[in-house]
Amino acid sequence: MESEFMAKKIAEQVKSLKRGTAEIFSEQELSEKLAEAENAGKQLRIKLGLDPTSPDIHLGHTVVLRKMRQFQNLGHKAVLIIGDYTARIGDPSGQNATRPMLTNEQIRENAKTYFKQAGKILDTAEDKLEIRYNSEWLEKLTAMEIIQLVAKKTVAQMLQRDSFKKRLQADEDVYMHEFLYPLMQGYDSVMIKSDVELGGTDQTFNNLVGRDIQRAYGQQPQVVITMPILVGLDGKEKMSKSKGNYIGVTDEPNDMFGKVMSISDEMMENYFTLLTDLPDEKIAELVNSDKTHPKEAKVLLGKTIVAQFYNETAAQIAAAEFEKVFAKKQLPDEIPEIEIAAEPIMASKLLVACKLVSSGGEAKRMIKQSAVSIDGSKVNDPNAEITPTNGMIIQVGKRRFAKLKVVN
RNA sequence: GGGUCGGUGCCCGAGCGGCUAAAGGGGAUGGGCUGUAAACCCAUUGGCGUAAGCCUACGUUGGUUCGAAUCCAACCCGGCCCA
Repeated sequence: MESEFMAKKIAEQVKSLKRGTAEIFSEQELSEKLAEAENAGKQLRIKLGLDPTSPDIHLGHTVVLRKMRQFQNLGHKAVLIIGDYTARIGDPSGQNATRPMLTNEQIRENAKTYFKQAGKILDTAEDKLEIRYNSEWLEKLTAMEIIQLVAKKTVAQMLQRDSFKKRLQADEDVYMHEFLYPLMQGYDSVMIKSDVELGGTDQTFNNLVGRDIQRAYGQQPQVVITMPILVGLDGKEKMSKSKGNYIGVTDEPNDMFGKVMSISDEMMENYFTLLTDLPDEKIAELVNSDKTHPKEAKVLLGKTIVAQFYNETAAQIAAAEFEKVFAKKQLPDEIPEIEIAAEPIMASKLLVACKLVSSGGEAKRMIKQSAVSIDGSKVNDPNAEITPTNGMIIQVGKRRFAKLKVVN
């Protein structure tokens, strides 16, 4: 009777952990590990490797972090590994390599920022979170030990990796040391006795190598769970800071909400699945335009996401503000105030002074395209003399505002 | 090491002595339509200047020319072929 109850419980856990994942290697092993932990009253150790070169996290990173949180909620332990040592090698998955070398302080600094932001998603309780730097063990390896590690895999096995294969076929360089990267990550798994490793689908190869390495060192191989890569705001490329198509976890609520509203309808399902906890059936209803108006669904998506990083109230306010400014075309509640002298000033220069545009040329262009209004009326002459008054509102396009404050 | 082709604006890519701030496309931005969706249409897309105009820009540095992204030399970087 009791074991039947257990089986059911584990099946439920697997089902919920499976939600949103790309692949699990393997589901069978996962349920075994879960059952074992349950029986022994032990925590599973869930590994996540971090790249300490970019501390700011965006919603793309949160996909994996959210999965980690799920494990924590089931009582397991998140083990975050800062790849401070591996970062010095250079990551081969970064297509065009050349990552900057970081000093130890920079790495610690970045890690600090990272944890502060990741803490919005992870449970930071001491028994649920462990943080390790991989230099702790990698630094100590002797040449002999490294050779022994490298000897665990064959060249053919390493060439399974897509990015290696493609680059070789394209006659591009593949450096010897790049082979070391997955092996060392695998060694990390051995050192922390990882039970499960999480990662994006771009890490599949590396994480699977971890399984082989663990076996080679006499450990039970970790389960590898990969999460889909979140598409960026442009709907094409993966979300990344450098491409500017991201929503940062530290973005202001209004910004965050607005960015969500700008995604295309087709992307909603993906975002709902990967960024919220709504059940699949509910999501299916939301993205069915016969049942729910797409805008309504998107508003819900925006609110849900904002509420995750701030709170329900902030989400409501952001949504209301959005309606006000974009749907009803009224002024936002908060407009940055710019101090300016009382003398008359040419319209184009005024825009530059308010930092609404980046150059005089752009200012003139905007004015000619009738994108500019002052106190609600369009300005069409870039050379028009404007006499600043207190509280004068300057607007460029739909979303750039400034309020003047006259000073002498 | 030898040969050969190439490095142009945010990206791709044309230009190959003056008419070139540099075709075309992508992207981005603004306007229209709308739900800050998609699709579509129009426009803009180096800086300064009210303007005339000036300055900066075609890998780097020099040179030839009244005049160079365009010709020459050296150098740096990348592709391909041979060794």
